Amino acid sequence: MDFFEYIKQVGNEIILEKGTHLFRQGDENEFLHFIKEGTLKAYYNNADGKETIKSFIMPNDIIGSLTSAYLGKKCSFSLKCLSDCKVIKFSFAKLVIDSSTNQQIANKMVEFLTIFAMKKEQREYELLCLSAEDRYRLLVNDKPDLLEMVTQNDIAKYLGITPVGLSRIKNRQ
Amino acid sequence: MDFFEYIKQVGNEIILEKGTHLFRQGDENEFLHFIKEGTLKAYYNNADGKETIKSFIMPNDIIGSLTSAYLGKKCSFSLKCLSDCKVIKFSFAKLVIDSSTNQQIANKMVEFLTIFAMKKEQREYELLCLSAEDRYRLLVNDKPDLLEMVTQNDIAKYLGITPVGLSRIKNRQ
DNA sequence: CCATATTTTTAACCTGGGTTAATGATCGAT
DNA sequence: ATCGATCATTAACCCAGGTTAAAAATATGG
Repeated sequence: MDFFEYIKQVGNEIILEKGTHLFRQGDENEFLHFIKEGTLKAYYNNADGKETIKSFIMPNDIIGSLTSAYLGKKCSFSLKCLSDCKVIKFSFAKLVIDSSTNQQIANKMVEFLTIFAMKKEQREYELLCLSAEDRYRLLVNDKPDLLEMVTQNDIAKYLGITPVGLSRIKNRQ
Repeated sequence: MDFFEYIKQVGNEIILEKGTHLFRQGDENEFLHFIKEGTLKAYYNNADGKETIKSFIMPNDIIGSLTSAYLGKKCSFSLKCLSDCKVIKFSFAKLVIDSSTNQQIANKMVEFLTIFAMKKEQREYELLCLSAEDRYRLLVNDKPDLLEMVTQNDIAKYLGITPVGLSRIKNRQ
C-alpha cells in the first residue's frame, strides 16, 4: 500500500483555524501530523520566557514530537497553526507496529526518517557553524518564498535572534 | 537476523591509528561505521578556517555521512580517530536495499533512525535555545565522562565557542 | 629525563547581537 | 473608516564571547 493511502486510512482528517495549537510544550502527544493545507510553526518557550522557532511546516510535511510519540515523554515544543490548516493525524506507535509487519510501510519509514535526519543535520550545521547574518543570507537564498509567508518576527525567532537583531542585519549591506 | 550479526556479516573490520581520518570533508563516502573500540570526532572545517565539532563518537555508535551515503553527495564533515580505533564499515546503500526485503533489518533501521533523529533534535534545541554557558553546564551534567576523554579545546569546538571562551566560562562561578 | 608540542589560562581590546523603549507602519475586526 | 493590536525600524547602551598574543601548565616522544 502507498504511504499516503496508509495515512489516509489509519488517520483522522482535522480542520484547524489559524492560531490553534495541535499540542503544547509539556503535553503528551503520540501523533504525527501530515499537513494537507496551511503553514505551522514548531516552537520552544525558553526558560527566560522568550520564544524560538524550531521549524516551519508546509503542505506535504509530516510533523510531530518524536520524543513524545516514540518514548512517551512530554513534548519539548509547541505546534501552532499560522494559517487555517487541514491535517491528517495518525499514531506514530501504530505506524511503527504496522511497519514491523508491512515491508512497504517500513521502506517508506526508512526513507522518511533518513530525509528527516538529514534535514536536522543541516540545521545543526547552520546553528553550529554560521553567524546569524550568514544564516539569514542562506535562508534568503534557499527559501525566498518562506520570507513572504511568515512575519519577520518569526524569521528572527527561527534564526535564533531577536526581531531587533534581524532588522539590523537586513539593513546592513 | 540480529542487526549486529548483519553488520558483522556484510561489513569489514578495520583497525585505525589515532589521528587517522575515515573520510574528509569533500570526499564521497558511502559507508556507515560501527565503532567497536575508540573515540572519534566528526568535525567541520568552516569557511573562516576554524574548526567546529559536530559530534563525538563512542563505542557502539554508528557514524557516517548520510548525505553522502544516501544522496551520493560529498561529505560535509570529516571523521577522525581521537584514539586507536576498531570499526566495522558497511555500505549504507546495501543496508537500505537489504532492509527493503528483510523485515527484521528494516525494523532495526527504523529504530536506529528514530533514535538518531531524536539526538539531532536535542542538539538543535541546545544550539537554538541555550547560551554557550548553559550548553557547557548541561554537558557537565549529562556527559561528565566525555570531559575526561577529550581535550577542552575540542569541548569548546563542540559547544560552538573558542577554547578561550570556554576557559572563561569555566572560571566563572 | 629532557625538549618540544600541545593545551589551558590570562589579559586587553573588539564586535555582533541583546535589551529597552519609542516611533511608525500594517493588519484585522467591527 | 477607525481603533487596537501586531509588526518593523531606530537609537542608546550593554554584555557574552571573539581575537590576538603571551605566559603557564601538561603531555609526549625520543
